[in-house]
Amino acid sequence: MKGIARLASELGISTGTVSRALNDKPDVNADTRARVLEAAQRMGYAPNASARNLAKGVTNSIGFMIELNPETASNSDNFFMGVFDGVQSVLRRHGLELLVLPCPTDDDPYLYLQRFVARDTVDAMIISATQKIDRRIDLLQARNIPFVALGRSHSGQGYSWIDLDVEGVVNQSIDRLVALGHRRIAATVPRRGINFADVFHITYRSALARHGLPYDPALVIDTEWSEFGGYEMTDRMMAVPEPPTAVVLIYEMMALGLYRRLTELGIQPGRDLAVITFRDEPALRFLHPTVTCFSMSLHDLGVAVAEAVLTRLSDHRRGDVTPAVQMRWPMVLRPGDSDAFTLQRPMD
Amino acid sequence: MKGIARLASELGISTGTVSRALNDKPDVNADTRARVLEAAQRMGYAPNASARNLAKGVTNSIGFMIELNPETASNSDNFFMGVFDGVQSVLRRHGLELLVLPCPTDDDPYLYLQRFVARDTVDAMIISATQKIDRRIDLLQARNIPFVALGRSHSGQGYSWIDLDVEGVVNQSIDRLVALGHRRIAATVPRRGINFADVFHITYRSALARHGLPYDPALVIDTEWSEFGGYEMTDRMMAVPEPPTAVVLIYEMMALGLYRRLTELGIQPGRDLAVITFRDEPALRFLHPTVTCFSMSLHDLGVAVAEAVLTRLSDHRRGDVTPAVQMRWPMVLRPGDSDAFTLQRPMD
DNA sequence: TCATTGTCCGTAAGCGCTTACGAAGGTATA
DNA sequence: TATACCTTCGTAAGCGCTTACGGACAATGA
Repeated sequence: MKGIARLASELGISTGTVSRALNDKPDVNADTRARVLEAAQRMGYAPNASARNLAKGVTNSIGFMIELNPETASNSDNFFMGVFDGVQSVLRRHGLELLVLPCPTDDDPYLYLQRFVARDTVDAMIISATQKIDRRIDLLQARNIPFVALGRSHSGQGYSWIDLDVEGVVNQSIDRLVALGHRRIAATVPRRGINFADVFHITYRSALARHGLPYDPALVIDTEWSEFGGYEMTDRMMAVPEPPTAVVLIYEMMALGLYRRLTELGIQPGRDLAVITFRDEPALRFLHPTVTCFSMSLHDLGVAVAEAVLTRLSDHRRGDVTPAVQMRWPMVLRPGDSDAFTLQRPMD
Repeated sequence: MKGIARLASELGISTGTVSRALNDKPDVNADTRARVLEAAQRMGYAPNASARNLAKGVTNSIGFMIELNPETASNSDNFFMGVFDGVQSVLRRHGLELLVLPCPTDDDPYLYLQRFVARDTVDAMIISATQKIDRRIDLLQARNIPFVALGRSHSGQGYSWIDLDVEGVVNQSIDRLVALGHRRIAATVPRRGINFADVFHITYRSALARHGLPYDPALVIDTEWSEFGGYEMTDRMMAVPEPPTAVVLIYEMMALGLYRRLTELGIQPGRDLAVITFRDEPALRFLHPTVTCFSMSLHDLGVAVAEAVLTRLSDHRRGDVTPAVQMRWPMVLRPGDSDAFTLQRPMD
């Protein structure tokens, strides 16, 4: 005999009563409940998850799908660790478990996700690294699974998403650089289906237009989403007939490689080329000169995502619908020295 | 009607047959099987995970517990992303799912783990960030759950573990530095219960002794496991009466902060102070001078861990026991320039 | 033709838990 | 004392799936 039945026989009561005691149901004597709890504690009992899920029709867990493939993942890795912590802090208060589902590099994200939702492994999902066309969103909507996307997509509509405020960051970056006198501003825009990169590009273009600056495709650099990408792109970028005096990096760690190559070329970042990166990262605070970037609280972002998914979940259970959460997560400018020196240098 | 029953009635056969067809059991007509598979595909059917788990007594998933708390986590985050990928690549071939369980910063790892194992959420576990005294190991052994630890511990015995070859790395580092003429070699050893740091310290001490060098507690620097830690420690380290000419960093990203502060102090890394870090990291390849460190294949490490846990699991199911896997994962020296300049500088 | 062997499939009993439903007993009300 | 109501608990029917077990039928051998 095992599980709840063992507890029941130990105490000489029925399994139903044990279950009710364990689940804080009202119709159980306070004394009995205490005895059950004590015995459960003593015997190291915990309800079998599968049995409970099957009986209740819920799993009490929500999945968070991430990409292992650096080609499609659009964030450096400890980005998620921070977010997980925020997510957990709210899920825990609701007795929900967080299951992180890492999609392997050589697996199709759509099929990977399908395995979990079709089998009812989770009650709701959080997906990340959204593509411009992302069938996962169609899948989740078709199956009527509550979810929230960490990122936007052209697929589906009316779903909840929270995305970094790409527009805000790019606009602020360009405004700032233009105010410093820059007119030749490069930007890194890796092609790929990542929606994030698309918005980045569009905003870059419109920001230039807003300032009456021409859009020069030669200043739009396509490179790998890594430190090496930053290194590799440098020569190409500086070889443009009329080279840029500033660059906005979509992926922060590119700054490492960029700095390195600039130094090798005798170009000093900050003085000869202004550098702004999209996101903050501890490493960038220790480069010389420190990098101007944008930061945010990963924990708070996680909290917001968790709250959004909880809303979707309870809506789903109650059967009614509140409007989807659709927000751009604000990021605040964190000035470094990588674009400060240029202030003192008259631009022509 | 839902699930398998819906399929069965659609096809006019019994649920038992459907189940057998879906599970590749031998006693089902090839034609029937094909019809079932077709219908399942067409109707988007996938077996309910809870029901299946309950009936079979297995979950077909293994958990990988990681620490979100940077105080106890002994690796940078993208370390795990690489490992996950390796783990998945072997688990998938066995039809097993990987569930990553991130222990929140403010949660007790022991209790967190207990929730999952007591409820039979997973068939086996991989734990990481092992402490010198780690009750999780006692828990898993007491409950007879197959597991492998990514790291060693003083708790328990006879269990499977794979740990980075700390001894090898430290010994090679010291040997190399001594060969370059260094006699004052500092090391970072954050206190805390992390077993990793302990082994690091012990090996450092014995390596010095092997070379007949005195152990000077003033050269054992206690600092935070971060870029900032590297920055913050620098002044203290260089203020020692007879300052070190080399330092071995237990956490690679400390190099960023260290470089920065050294530069501010007018000390040139590589020429005035040799630097070696424990592990590899893309960022370090782009510092100037590039950092000498040790590297390995994270993917292969993941594969090894997965194979070890599979062995434990099948042993557990067959009821017999093969010897535990207990290995130190080899890391290979990746020479940079951070300790090369010193070669050309006569040491006294 | 009868017995034997195989193939294929339906039946039903679980897996461990939850949860209506109703029964038993106690308490309050009149 | 009879009635109504409340508290507490046992009973049993599921949740969706797996899997012994055995039955029906066809194929085979004598």
